[in-house]
Amino acid sequence: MAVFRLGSDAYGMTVRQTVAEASKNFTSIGAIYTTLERLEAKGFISSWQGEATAERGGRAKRYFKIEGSGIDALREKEQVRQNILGGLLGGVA
Amino acid sequence: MAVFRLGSDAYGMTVRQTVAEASKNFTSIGAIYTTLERLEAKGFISSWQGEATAERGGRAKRYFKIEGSGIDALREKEQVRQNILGGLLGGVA
DNA sequence: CAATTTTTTCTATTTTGTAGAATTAATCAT
DNA sequence: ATGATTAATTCTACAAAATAGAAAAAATTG
Repeated sequence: MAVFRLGSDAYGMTVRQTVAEASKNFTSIGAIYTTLERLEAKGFISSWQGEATAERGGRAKRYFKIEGSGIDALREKEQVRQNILGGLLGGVA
Repeated sequence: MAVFRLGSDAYGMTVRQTVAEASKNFTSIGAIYTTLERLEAKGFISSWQGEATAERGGRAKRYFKIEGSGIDALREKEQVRQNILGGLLGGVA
């Protein structure tokens, strides 16, 4: 979800930040990367090396982007939720 | 989700059916029960033995019901999704 | 080139997911 | 009342995913 949301600025650290902000739940950096790797292995996302020109030093970024099948998977997941819960949980808050 | 949705008719077999219909995904009966047991161990759901009076023979049912913390967990999960995706996926289909 | 910084990799463990055979407990028919 | 049938749950074992945190890598800066 975070890779999708982040668009062209998705890489390990921003994904971690997005997840942390959205979930109030500490997530280790290792957890983020292994998940990204598994999603890539399944073809849901893809990655490539960013250029080395960073502003302040530090290793080059590895960018991620969601693939069509990844979007399909998100849609399907949402569909299942909708099928079971519908509006039962209360669409408000 | 299925236990919540099924209300007073939630037990192993109906949960399985609900999941199967909602997800077009085969799920073994063993998978259903171990999941129910783990959710109960966490206090998200609770269970009790149904009366023995079935209509057609067969073992008595073990009913499940969602607890407050289970509903909270569902809400929180939905909140995370909303925080990250919002309407990005397209609320239509 | 050493210090610093940003980011990714690696390794190991716990938790979840999954399947399917076996078992249990009930009713029905003879 | 007992064997057949039925509906449901338990049990056992393995595969996959989640998680953490230390280590390593690769870049810039003084």
